Amino acid sequence: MKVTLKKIAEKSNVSIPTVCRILKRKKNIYNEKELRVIKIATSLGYPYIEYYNQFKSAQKIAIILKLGTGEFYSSLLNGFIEASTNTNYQFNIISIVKEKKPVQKVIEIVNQHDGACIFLTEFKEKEYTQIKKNTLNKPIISIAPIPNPVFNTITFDSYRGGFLAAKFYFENGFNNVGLICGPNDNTEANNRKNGFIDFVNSNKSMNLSWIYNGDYSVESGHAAFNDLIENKIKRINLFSCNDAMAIGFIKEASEKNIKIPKEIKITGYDNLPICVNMTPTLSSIKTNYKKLGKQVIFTFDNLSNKSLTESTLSLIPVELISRDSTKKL
Amino acid sequence: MKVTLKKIAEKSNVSIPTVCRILKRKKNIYNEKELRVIKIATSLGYPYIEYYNQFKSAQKIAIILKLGTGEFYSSLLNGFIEASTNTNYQFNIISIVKEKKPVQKVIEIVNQHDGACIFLTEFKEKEYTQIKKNTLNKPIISIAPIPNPVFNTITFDSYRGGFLAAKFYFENGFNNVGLICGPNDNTEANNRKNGFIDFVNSNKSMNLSWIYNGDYSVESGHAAFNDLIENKIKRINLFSCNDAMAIGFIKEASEKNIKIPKEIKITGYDNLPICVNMTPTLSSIKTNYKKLGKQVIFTFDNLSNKSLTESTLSLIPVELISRDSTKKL
DNA sequence: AAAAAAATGAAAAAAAATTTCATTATTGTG
DNA sequence: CACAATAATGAAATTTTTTTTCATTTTTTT
Repeated sequence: MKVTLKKIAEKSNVSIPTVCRILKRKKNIYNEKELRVIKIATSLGYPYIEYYNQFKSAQKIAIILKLGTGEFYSSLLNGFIEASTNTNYQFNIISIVKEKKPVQKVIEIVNQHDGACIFLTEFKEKEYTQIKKNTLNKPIISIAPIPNPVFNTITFDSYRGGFLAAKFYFENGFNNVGLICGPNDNTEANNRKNGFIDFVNSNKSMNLSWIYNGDYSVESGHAAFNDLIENKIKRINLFSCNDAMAIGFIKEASEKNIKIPKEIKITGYDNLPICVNMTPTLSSIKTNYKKLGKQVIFTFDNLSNKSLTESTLSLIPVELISRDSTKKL
Repeated sequence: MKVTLKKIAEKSNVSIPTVCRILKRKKNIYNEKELRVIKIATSLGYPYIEYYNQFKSAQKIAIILKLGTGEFYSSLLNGFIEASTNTNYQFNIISIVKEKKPVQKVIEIVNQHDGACIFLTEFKEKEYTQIKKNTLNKPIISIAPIPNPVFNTITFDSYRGGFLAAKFYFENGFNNVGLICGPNDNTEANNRKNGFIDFVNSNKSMNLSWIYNGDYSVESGHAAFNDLIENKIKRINLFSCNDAMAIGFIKEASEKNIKIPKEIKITGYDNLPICVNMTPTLSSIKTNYKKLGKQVIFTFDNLSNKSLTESTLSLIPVELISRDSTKKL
């Protein structure tokens, strides 16, 4: 049922014209009666209330992801928030976990914002297409890569990250290498892996002697170490597809008294703040989330100006930060 | 200027009755023309569009905080998100940093949500009062303690946390203790400190021989260690008011070859996931954020049912998780 | 206490939304 | 392909809602 001035007037014990005047007049200071009427109008859901216009400002963009524990999420979100300061955009972070109808939920969220930035690695072309169809013309950017992007996608050049890790080992003469992969249905994790493998395969002097299929968790880092030991592999230079697995690996190695970087070298991926607070400090591929956020904002600006129909894929460069865990001894 | 059906009709090249019918009829499937009209109506800001009603569901609660890097924020937010699954609440996380008018911004955010949960340690009574005045009757909960709460406040029993840390040292005969404090304008950090100090002072056998004023950062953990060494203090049992400072302390100690827990024992606060992945594993005060989130949701339920005017203070219990960093050798 | 200013609500006017109904377009059926 | 049935459309009429006018009451100022 539509909310009318009549209903508000009845509830607030003033006449309709008075309600009308209170709701449509812009003022700096509202007295008690005015606030009471505004309150009633708000609670009933009346849409034309000038009072709230004084608050309307920034473009509200939803960042939709599946939040977890660990530094990764803080770093990601913090980069975005930093990128949004002093811009006309306000990021609202919304996590969807264990949602029965995640696609429906995303559609709902997008429709309640001015745009959205989606980071849901389990979504594929089908889900994105459904979202596109049901969200009218809201600007949407994905920051999780999929093989055939439906939306503009801005993500890190993961392939280059893996490539750089392998290149570093090659240039330092660490030719016997190994790999701890992430979840194999995760496009980004696969890109990291492929960059590493492709570099190794293109250099005859290098030798990929061990691969472990992890799942990005610290625990799979423990398991990776134990698998390595079971296979009696001693001197190897590893690329872990994220920092969490590298942290798990190092923890387990330190307990079993295997020296890093003396016996095993390892490079992580994400360059989490903890990298510099570990012993040894962890070499890692640095992904600058503020840069990513800035690019996202830049793209939003362009999307709202023109209506681009093609979904481009932008890759933000990454860099290798070399620390003690890959030190030449 | 108010948006009318007439304007929408003009823009979309159909008659007013057609626009009326498209916007007010609830349907499961919308054809292309209908979506075009809805799109135009949306972009103009017309308020009565049935299409969007299919998406309206959960209560939207803003979690307003000052996001930073580090595991603490992921753990906090993740606990809240977990607590909200399968409830009628959807948490939108909004970070305000470097905002010129933070109070005004908070008011704006609160007015665009169905309620808010504020975690801004720099806000005091004055700021909260201003927010209360300008946000009509939206339910608001604070999760940052201040001496004289304006809103319902739900927070961890920080005093008890510090108390438990001291009690643990006492019960294990570790009577020479020291303290690394957090920012001294932060009520929660002060509570942690006071709990520790009060227990120590009430036990004649205990001796508080060193206090360092940190600021919750990893770097101040480094500085704390160096201060301890400068003061030539050797065997001491420390309580760090958060994990980050303890992590910094341990990193510095490991570089300077001071053995933990042999020479120095240390307890952190927050029980971040990294605690179990460090060497040595870090003893810490566990704060269960899911529990906190559940209590917040419970309070929202009560706030919307009755209109409580008093602002109660609920303290969620904490517990000490003892690990290698305080092991008896 | 009187004058000026502001606020109020009944009634009128204007504007906007909705329904009616005749016409047109589309779909289904033999 | 013709023809009936159904659905969609917009002009006009009707209803509903909002806004303005204006006389009266209340509040503020002097």
